[in-house]
Amino acid sequence: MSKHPLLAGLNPQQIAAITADLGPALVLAGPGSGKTSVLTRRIAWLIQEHHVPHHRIMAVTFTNKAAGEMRSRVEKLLDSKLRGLQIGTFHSTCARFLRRDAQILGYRDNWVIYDSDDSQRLIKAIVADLGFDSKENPPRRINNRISAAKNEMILPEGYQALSRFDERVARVYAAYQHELKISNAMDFGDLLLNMALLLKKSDERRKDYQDRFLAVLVDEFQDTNTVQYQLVKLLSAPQQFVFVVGDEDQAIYRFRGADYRNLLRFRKDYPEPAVVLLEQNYRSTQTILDVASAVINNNRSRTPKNLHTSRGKGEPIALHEAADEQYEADFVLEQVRQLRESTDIAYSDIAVIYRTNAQSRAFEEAFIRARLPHVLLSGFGFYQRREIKDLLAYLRLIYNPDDRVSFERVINTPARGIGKKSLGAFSDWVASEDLALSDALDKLYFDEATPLSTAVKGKILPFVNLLATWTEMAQPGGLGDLFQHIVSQTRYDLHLEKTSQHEDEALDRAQNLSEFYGMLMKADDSGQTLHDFLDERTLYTSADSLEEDDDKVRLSTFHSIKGLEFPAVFITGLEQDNLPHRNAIAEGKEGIEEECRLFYVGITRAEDHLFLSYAMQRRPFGGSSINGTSQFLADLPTHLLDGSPLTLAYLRQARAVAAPTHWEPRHPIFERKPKSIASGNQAIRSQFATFKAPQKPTLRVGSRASHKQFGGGLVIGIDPDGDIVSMSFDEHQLKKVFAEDLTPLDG
DNA sequence: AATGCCAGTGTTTTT
DNA sequence: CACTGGCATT
Repeated sequence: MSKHPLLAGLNPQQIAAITADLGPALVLAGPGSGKTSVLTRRIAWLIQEHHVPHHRIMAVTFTNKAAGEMRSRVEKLLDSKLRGLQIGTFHSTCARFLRRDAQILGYRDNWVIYDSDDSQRLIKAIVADLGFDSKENPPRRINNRISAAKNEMILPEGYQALSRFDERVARVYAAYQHELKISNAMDFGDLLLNMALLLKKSDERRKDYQDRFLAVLVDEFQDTNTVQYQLVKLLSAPQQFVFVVGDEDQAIYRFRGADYRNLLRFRKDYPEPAVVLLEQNYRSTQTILDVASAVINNNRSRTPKNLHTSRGKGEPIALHEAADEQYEADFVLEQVRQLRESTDIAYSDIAVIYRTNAQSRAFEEAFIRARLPHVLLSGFGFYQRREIKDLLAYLRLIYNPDDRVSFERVINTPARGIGKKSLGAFSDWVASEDLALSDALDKLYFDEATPLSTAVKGKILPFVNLLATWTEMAQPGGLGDLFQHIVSQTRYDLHLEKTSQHEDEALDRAQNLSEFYGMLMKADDSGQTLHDFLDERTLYTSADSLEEDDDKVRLSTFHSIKGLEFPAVFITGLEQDNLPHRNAIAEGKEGIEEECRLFYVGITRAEDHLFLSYAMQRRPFGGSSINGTSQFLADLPTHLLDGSPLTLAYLRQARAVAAPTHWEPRHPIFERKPKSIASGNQAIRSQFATFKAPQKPTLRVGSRASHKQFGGGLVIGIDPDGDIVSMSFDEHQLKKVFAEDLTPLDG
């Protein structure tokens, strides 16, 4: 059967995965093990061999870019266009489904998506409306709580408040959802949550989706959170032809509620899944792999793996100590030059990876000075700029006149003499009658009786009239024109000049606007409507649209580099408190283990050349800080490193001195028997048959229990199986945890 | 209502 | 250092 063209050149494990029977399948794929090939060929296999129509397949990837790539690879394999094949991120997929079905949940068709900035603004306004002090109740923190709750599928009604702060969060959460609904808007969390609610609420719709999608495939399964896991479960029932790929060692989205133990839950929730382990690495040299293994082996919460490569030893890993971040940038610059001279590596073959977005600055400045082409894969994008957000708010308000956040953003930008007082009077009236914004504006427009003073009316009415004319002229293909009208009728150009500090700044911002205009024209050319444009800009990041052949060095965080590979990789900022980040250290072992995985993800991006660097001194704001080297450096085998003798001697010593890490061993996902991997699906399946179900303690809702890591808390919910328990912790957020990690407390 | 100045504060990571 | 928010002035 290995003669089948779809299986050509693949190893037995990969073939086992691709040809697994229809039914649940779990692929544990180490880095560089060809999992993208497996996923694309699995889709092609389903279509060709199992005759699953392509429009009845749904695949979920981590970025929109990966989705696009996957689609084109499958199309190439089958040599046909597959328009109905549903591939996208969880968010874009849900957005797409909800575009059709959101009315069932009470939204009007022109609902919009709020990004995190929009959510934060709304929360801030609500905190003020409720009379809470914004210092004691930072909107950002509340926002985090609310999105954590949404990830755990906890609705405002179910939000258990045990502390005073939580009580306020609960009230803000309820008001926030109300405002979102009235504004006809969903935030990122709502996209997932609403989709799950829809599937639970409407038997008819659930059946529709379940009937349509015979097969569901999920990439990066270790980074799914509760609501995503539930979505997969709901969509893949009842036939359960669900194929998931993941690697617990690459789980890096804990902060978003992701739990790599979903890999474990999968094994319990789906009957007898096929299990395949991909350990053969096709990407990196043995040296790079050895370093990666040395790093990740320090994590206890994992299944040991035996990554191996048929590639040669390769060159040693370069380790560089820089005096500060500028010298570090210079080091990277110099090495890039040398690589370009001595190898045929292109700029786009090189990645520079760092922990925090702020670190990109030193590199950007150095690259600009040296005129080296480079591009940022992550960071504060174009759309975050004030002038762009302003214009977007105008467009969004035209599309959805109920959008409170956009309205409040532009009602007095440029200044129209509508300050706190006037807006306050208006908002109070709207709130007191619980009006939708568009209804309130209509009442003004048609001069109906309102309790507003003539002064306030007189100020707002001209804006309402403008809005009405724009709404009338908004039509397909007219986005560019619309933009021009808005700018000229609001005199936004004058506003830019007035609010800029220097001429340079005004010029810069004007340039941004014309760039934005260009994008709208482009949208017009490709036939996009206002809603296409708005959806796309919220759900797509700049990295998604980056062309493969754009010959520029990639600058990126560890998170955004995931899934990619490069002949040459620089991992920078290897200082304690940076990697691991200080906040992660404060979270304890789980936090540090996740940082370790970040490092691992970074290392395993490299094919041939790997450079590690740290800076003795870094200047976060005005001051300066002296940092120690990252604790992870002590895990590196020094004989694989190439660095100054002094540095290496220091590391050797650090390694000898380092206290053995007695981290609590958690249950590995599968107990491995110490024999070598047999080939073929059946053999592997039996190999993992030793999996033991952990013991469940007896818990009941309302009782108290103590968690290994999070401490004491109140049991607020238990899954039907009794495996998963919702806990409201005294010292932590609401979380869902595994029952076996809890000890019941009496009283 | 708009502007301007000062103090304080903060930075993980992303859809 | 930058950016925000609060406060005083115009």
